Amino acid sequence: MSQKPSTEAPLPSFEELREAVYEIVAQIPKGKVLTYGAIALLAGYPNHSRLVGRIMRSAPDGQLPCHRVVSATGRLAPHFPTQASLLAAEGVKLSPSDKVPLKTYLWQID
DNA sequence: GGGCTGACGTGGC
DNA sequence: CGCCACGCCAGCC
Repeated sequence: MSQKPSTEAPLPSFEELREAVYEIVAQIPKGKVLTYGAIALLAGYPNHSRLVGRIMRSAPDGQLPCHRVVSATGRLAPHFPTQASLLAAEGVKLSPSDKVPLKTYLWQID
């Protein structure tokens, strides 16, 4: 009782989100990319793209293809100069403005 | 405990 | 197409 019947969604803890993000990012096919917002949504955290970004910043690079994660505008992550190289190695060509053409490389789940 | 920061997203100009 | 303002939330000083 006393449980207010509000529309609050039972969002998992930040730790749960971290694991969910790792799972999702690890499933991104080579040559494709995903946006922070999309990952947050798939993880069950709508509109929490920033949290995903914070997690990626602390994410273990080398085991996780974090270079396949870009912003909704196709912008690459700051302080991550090797991201462009890693993407290029997978066949992802950037726009003249250093942005990823999501129209072509965004991972669309079949 | 309070305020600023930041691997974001969207809308407006 | 680019820049700015607002909303969002956890982490850091």
